[in-house]
Amino acid sequence: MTIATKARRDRRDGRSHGVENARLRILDVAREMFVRDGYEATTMRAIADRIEYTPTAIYHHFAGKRALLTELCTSDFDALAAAFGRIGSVADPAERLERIGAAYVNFAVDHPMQYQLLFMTRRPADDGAAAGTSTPGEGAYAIVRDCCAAGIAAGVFRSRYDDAEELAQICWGSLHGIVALHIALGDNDAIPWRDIRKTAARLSSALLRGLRKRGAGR
Amino acid sequence: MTIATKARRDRRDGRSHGVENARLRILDVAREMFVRDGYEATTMRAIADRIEYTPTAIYHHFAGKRALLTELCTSDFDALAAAFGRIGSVADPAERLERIGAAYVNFAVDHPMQYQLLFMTRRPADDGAAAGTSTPGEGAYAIVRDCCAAGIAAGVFRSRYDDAEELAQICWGSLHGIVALHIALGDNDAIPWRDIRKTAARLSSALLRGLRKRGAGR
DNA sequence: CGATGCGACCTAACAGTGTTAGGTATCGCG
DNA sequence: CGCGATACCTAACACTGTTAGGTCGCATCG
Repeated sequence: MTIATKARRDRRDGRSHGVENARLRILDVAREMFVRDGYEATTMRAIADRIEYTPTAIYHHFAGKRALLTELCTSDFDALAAAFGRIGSVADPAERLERIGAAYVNFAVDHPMQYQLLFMTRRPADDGAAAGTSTPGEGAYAIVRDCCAAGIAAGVFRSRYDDAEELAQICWGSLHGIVALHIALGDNDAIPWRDIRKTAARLSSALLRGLRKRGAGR
Repeated sequence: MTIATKARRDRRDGRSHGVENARLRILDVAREMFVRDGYEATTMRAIADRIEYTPTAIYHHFAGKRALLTELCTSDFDALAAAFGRIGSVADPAERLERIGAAYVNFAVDHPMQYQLLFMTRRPADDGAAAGTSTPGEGAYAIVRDCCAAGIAAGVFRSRYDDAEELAQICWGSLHGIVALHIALGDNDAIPWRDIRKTAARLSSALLRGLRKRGAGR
């Protein structure tokens, strides 16, 4: 009896993790391994082994390895949009900015692969498929910029910070740096990394204190 | 006549780019291809083709592909260290921090390829071979951290910012984000990028104002 | 001068990668 | 019962980094 038939019988006998959700099991395993070992380091064969399939079985459910990643990205990206939506309306634009930043960092920590794909890889000129579609990150940028503009209009920032674009790039960039460093160099044990969420929160707080008009805010 | 002997004769006849600098030519080509196509995407065979060698010739000069990357990183890092050394000594640690930041951003702008190689590519985990050797960037991090520690000791920061590591990661991370975004997404025309040096300077200034004790500093 | 050693480079091959072509068993349905 | 579709398999492709072992040319030394 081959390994294949053994696995098949095992699955029929109830050892399978589900009935017809091989697709989902592939995705689950792929996500875990992508995040833990990195995209390049995880092999199709390793994914297949974990679910007791042969590598080619994956190709019956997905176009290829890259398709696994993009499927995971698009599906998980909804989490960022949802998190931004959950912020609701906070009166003070600066405080709203701080909450948006926290949600942004949470997304990056929970979905590092997706974050890397969205914001850390030089976009390789989309294969002409859908050139008009904007990357998900642009929507996030617009939200931050509008929030900055609202803050400028409300007069909560020092007068020298009157450019919403520049302000948005300062806020976005500073938080991006914290999470990007963790994702790129987090394995480097020579640097005693602090908790990323806490570090990001303290950065946000300090930065906003420096941006605010003296005496403004809580 | 085999391809090998042809290439060898060509080199002997003066078509070579140097006499005994095969090592350097390998490094030059590798750096260019790593930066342009990414580390994983460039193959040893492609590097070898560009210098008209066979892939195995590279292994006579370097231990392997990874050794190419680390050698490039350490050599390029000297430029950053030199820039830091040129800062000299400024009395106020916070202001020194600001100047270090400016030098850091200048390095990133002037050497975007090297910057990407050093800080934006997820480095394969060191396999204990030479665990004692520091990876590039650690030296720069140490400089920033020591400067933060000096600032804490001098009492220029708010009392809640008493962790030099955390402070260093805040300062480094925020500036890294600005330049990393430009390098990764600078081509995205949907975002009206502001001048990177100016944006970074204003971020530094705002952040340090938020970190400083009230009334401290200029 | 001839032998020797050695460094630089080569050919051939290894195990492992993503992926594809084509075969086989199983299931639902007529 | 037959039959198509589905789900999965085996075998193989072209590619990757890397290694073992051979070849060539040159400097050195007896």
